[in-house]
Amino acid sequence: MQYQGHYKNAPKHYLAVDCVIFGYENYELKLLLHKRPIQPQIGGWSLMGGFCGEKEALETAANRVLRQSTGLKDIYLEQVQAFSEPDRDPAARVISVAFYALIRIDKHDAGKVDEMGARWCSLDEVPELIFDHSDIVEKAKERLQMKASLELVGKELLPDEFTLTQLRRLYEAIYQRELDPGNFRKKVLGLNVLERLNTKNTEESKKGAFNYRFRPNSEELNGHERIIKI
Amino acid sequence: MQYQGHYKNAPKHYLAVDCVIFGYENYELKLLLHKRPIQPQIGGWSLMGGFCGEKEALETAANRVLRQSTGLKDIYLEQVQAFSEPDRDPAARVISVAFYALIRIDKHDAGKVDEMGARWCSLDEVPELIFDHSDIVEKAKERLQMKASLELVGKELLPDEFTLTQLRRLYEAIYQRELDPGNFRKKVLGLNVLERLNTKNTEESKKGAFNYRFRPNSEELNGHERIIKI
DNA sequence: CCAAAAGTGTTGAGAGTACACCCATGC
DNA sequence: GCATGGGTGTACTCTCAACACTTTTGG
Repeated sequence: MQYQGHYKNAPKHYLAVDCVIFGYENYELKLLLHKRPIQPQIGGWSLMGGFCGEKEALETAANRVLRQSTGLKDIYLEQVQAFSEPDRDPAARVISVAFYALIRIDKHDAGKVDEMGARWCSLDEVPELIFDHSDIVEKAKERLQMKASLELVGKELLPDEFTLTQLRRLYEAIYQRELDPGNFRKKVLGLNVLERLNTKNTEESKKGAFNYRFRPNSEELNGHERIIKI
Repeated sequence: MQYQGHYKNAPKHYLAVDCVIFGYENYELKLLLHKRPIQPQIGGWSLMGGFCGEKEALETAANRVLRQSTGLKDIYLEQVQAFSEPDRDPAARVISVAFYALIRIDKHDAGKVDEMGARWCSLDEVPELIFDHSDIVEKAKERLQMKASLELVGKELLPDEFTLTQLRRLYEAIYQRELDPGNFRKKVLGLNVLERLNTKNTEESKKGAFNYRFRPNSEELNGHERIIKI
């Protein structure tokens, strides 16, 4: 710390992370929200968040928040951006760095969620959120759409085995529009990252649909192929 | 500030902005760098940066840094992301939020640049940078490529009037590969955001090429059309 | 049998690519 | 004349979107 003197006139700031936690259930994309337990705006719907520790990377802080609220480790996390309007939090000047996370709802710890007073909300009916959290959700959604258009998402949101219809419904939830079943199937299989299993899922159709899984060591897509035109 | 008590146990952090300033000159994309005037790593090549003020939005801080180093106001700026590895700056724990800026080199204040000990470096031959600034440049470049593929950039980097060849060369510099002149021309004109002027530029060819400019109030592209497949 | 999802095939429109080709002009 | 960039046209390929059609099976 021998040089810190050069910085000592610089102001210091509260620094928080806010996590937009996406999950997929019942053909819907959902968001994990909770009622803010502290002032200001106590009781208002809020993203999961927390302060960044003294010597903690923001990514680490976001992972900590996720573990606390879902019990999960090793979650897929991506930084969205920093939100720094001076008055975004009326109580104090807090800069927040937003992340989005993709969660398998079937795997998460429902107990932890209850304990935090949290709830999964359908993305179509997100309640009014505190501060600028609605803006944060909007940006996170854009980023997720961008990611899903550049590579096949699903590993993080679906069970290990899934049908192509389930995958298509996930994409329909992400883009909030319908996709042609036949064309989606051809496009996705052409990417060569899925592997058909010999088992069938008969829960969602009479005929039964083959299960697929992500090929274990597929070297992902070549470059920047688009899955879905957006 | 009546609620600030809830936050008082949270640590406070130094918060900086670092600007990746892109300019275009002599068929090359360039970066404005300077020799760091303070310890640590005094004299090392560095991005333009500064601390975020007490009540200042990060975007405002970045604009301030830009004005100080180029004399320009109202610059195109986009946030890249926050960099927060605890040891990224060996002197103190500083979180940095990176921005990239697009500058018209012909318009900027060369005097200010000199005064700051700054230099325009070709993007192909960026020297070794301090801290994690090379990572920051890499991310900024990706973001610029993404932006340029989604909408026609140039307003921010080229003179008011320019030829299609100049625009193509800019894109070649951004993507670091050659583009077919005929195809580029057709694609770009099809976007309907350029307006042909009656003047010609004869400096770069014997025949002379028509000047174009961005149509004053064109409502940009429809959705997410791709200019260049990347 | 019927409805509904699974899965395959066909077709046409449009975009991207790789060129060939003429034009204008400074040297 | 010829090299160079400006500018246009063409032809092939590929992808995407729309939709027809067959399969399977529970009710």
